[in-house]
Amino acid sequence: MTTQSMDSATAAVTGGRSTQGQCIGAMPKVQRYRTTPRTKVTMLADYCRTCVSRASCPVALLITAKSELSNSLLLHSHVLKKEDYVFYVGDVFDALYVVKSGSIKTYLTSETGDEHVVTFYMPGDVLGVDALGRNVHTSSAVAMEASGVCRVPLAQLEKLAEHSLGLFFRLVYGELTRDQQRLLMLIKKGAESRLAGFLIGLSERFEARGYSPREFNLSMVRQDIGNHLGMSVETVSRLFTRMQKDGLLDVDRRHVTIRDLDSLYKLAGLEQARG
Amino acid sequence: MTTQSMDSATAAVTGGRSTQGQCIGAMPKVQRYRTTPRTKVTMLADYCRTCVSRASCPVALLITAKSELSNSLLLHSHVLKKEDYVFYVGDVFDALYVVKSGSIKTYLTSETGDEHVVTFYMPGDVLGVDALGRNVHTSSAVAMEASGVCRVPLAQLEKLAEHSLGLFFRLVYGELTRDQQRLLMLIKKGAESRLAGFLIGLSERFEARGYSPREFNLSMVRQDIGNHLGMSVETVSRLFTRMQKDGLLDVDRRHVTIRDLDSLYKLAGLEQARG
DNA sequence: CGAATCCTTGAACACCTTCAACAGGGGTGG
DNA sequence: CCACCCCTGTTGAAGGTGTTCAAGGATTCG
Repeated sequence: MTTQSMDSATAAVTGGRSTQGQCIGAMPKVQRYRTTPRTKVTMLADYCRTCVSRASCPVALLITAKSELSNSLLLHSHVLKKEDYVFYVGDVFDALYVVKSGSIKTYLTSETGDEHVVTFYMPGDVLGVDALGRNVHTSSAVAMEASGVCRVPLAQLEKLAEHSLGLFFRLVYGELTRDQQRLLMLIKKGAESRLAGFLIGLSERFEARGYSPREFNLSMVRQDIGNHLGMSVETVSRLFTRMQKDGLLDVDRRHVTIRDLDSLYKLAGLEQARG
Repeated sequence: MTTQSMDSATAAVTGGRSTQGQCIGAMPKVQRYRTTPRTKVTMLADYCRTCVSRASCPVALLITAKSELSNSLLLHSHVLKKEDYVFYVGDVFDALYVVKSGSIKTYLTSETGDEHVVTFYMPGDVLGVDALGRNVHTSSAVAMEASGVCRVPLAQLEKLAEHSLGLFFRLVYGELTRDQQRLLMLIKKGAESRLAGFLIGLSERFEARGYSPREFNLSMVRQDIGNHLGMSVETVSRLFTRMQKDGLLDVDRRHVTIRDLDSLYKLAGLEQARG
């Protein structure tokens, strides 16, 4: 198992159909920034414990650990087409979502209208944490490819909270730490280090999910990478070319093969966790 | 009341003495990045409800609202000299701290040793939230001037959590949102917009605390501003000069007088909240 | 096959950094 | 009290990094 993308898992939950640009969450309550059509997507009854990404999903782990939860909690899967929205900024918060397959990105929309890609979510990641403190989402979440998510409604969430308050703190804390680390990186490092750090982050997340840390497919376009890392598409492209020249990695469109992980870590100014 | 700094409030809690470079928190458990001497600082028994910054302190507000809490919770004030630490990165988490007077900064230390100033805390702000999800602090907190903080130990914290879980989410969420907003700003805007945004942020926070939003003293040096905003000291200095030339504000060392708040908002690419 | 999107590459330019020098203030010690 | 020193802040000049503008190639999809 060397080459793979998260796409492979998608087939497992595909079964319902949905049309382009749909949204799972509640209907809009405040100003919209996007005008993608929104309707309810097909729902697929499913227990969380059948989740393919269970091993790296904190919610699934908690449910599995507590037998009283695993029998009482009925969660539903949703099938998303590319470009479908999970929620929009301003939506009332009524559920968290666990990514089961595919990949989701969230972005902020500033007052001046420009967007910033905040996070890329992989299977096992929990989506919607941004709204925990208030009751509206502060970011929008959209599928970058055909994806599946598992909806954890507010009511079920409260059931979970009774059993493990720490879960929520870990979730929110995880986002907080990640943001702060990225902030540090964006401020202190040059573009090449930032891209190297980004690739390493992906690599480690793939590895944590049982995939190869050295060969994977990017689920996002150059535009999103640049936006996320605060650089232009052209710079992303040039850096990939330079890194390839330097023998750090091979890039063919979305397909990345890391040749020299050590140097990549060094370039990012990070320490390698592995022995 | 036009000109003031947070210093004025400091006198209210000064009464104990402490020597340079002390730290309130627990003794170090992991690697230290700083070698400032650490001993317990003088403690000043005090009820939170006597806090000068109570109006803008979520903890104080909660305690005041719940009569059963206001009688059972005994919190202690700590007096910090300039450069005293509240906690170090790696310290075990055993309390949150509410800033009562003065000003505190927190910074991250990266693997390569360089530091990044994450947040400047004013009276009423809650410190130490970074450790809520784990049990160690991920940042260090140091007083930028003589300051007073109110310690809220873990045990008391749990008492508070029973009454209002939302409090914690608001706290953590606040940090999350602020970080994300700053991230967006750092990535999308140029240096001048970033500095303008920073000043507006300060202005709004001063105003929320009953001080003039147009005239205040910076509690941090240029170095810290630059570090926080991801630019060099020289750039900060040059931008202040330029803004002064453009009639946006007057700067005399730490003293800032905003002349044209509207233009400053425009420069930052923000919308003015006021009518 | 054409259209649209994505990606790459080149050249000029803008922004910010770095290096260097200096001015002013505040604190300390003689 | 004054001289000194260190820290903070300012300003100038040169240089680098990344952006913008422009054009062309590659891939996908209807």
